[in-house]
Amino acid sequence: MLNSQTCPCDGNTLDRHVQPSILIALAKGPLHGYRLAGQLAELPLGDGRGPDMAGIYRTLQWMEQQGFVTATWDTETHGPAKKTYQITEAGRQCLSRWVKSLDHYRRGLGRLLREARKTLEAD
Amino acid sequence: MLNSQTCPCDGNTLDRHVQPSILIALAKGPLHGYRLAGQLAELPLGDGRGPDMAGIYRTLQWMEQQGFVTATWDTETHGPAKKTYQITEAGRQCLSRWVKSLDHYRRGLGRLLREARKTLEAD
DNA sequence: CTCCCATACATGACCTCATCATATAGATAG
DNA sequence: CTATCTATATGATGAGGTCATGTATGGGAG
Repeated sequence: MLNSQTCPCDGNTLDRHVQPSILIALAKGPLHGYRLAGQLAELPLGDGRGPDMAGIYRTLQWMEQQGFVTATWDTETHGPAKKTYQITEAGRQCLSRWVKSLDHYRRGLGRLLREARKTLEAD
Repeated sequence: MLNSQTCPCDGNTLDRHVQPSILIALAKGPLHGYRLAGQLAELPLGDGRGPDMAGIYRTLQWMEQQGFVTATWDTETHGPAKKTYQITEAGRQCLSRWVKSLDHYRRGLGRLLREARKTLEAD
């Protein structure tokens, strides 16, 4: 927001919520990072573009540390080595906390929007 | 997310959207920063606590630069000097763009949440 | 009278989340 | 041979936000 010509009101700085998105994708089945990126692009958030690879890989590493996912190297299948991630029980619990938090947040956003529309109409 | 014991899934890192909140508050009438902070605490987002003063003052300065608000010093009324902000037409337009962006974002969140609940229930 | 506290504005340091740029390397098509 | 897709990874940077601290006014308690 410091030097920007573009105002954040255009929505391009709104969070993509990489972490919960990854957890959702992994809750459906094991995946490696690159494929996961493809899945995330099709998820509702992120306007078809999906979060950056850098963020995905770093988040996966962090989630592995936290015990939310486990990783195994797949050198069998053709192509470069793939690191396949699988969600754990702790990961599922984390996801269900995310659902609570995001739902609460979304309700707040809804109330904020009603407030905004009300004040905008009153002119 | 680097060293944290607390997982962001608890929701304490979700944006408070300082900028649109300020615009909403100012759309109702002129205010100075300190009073504004009080208003923001009562707005839906921010779980009663409201955004930090530092963020508010800096955002106000930035919005003045952008022409979304105008400021006048009030040294008449008792107490320390107050900088009173008033929303401009450009500010109202910015707010209405925020409404569009946030609404879009909120819909995305809704779809994401449905997706998450579906995958969580399917176990 | 002095000290504390509420009011009021402001800035430096820092954290989190995300993206951009770049590096590596295996496999495959032209 | 080289361009491209697949696949993982890291350094630099930016945006948005909080914490800590510094300034100053003015009223009330002791």
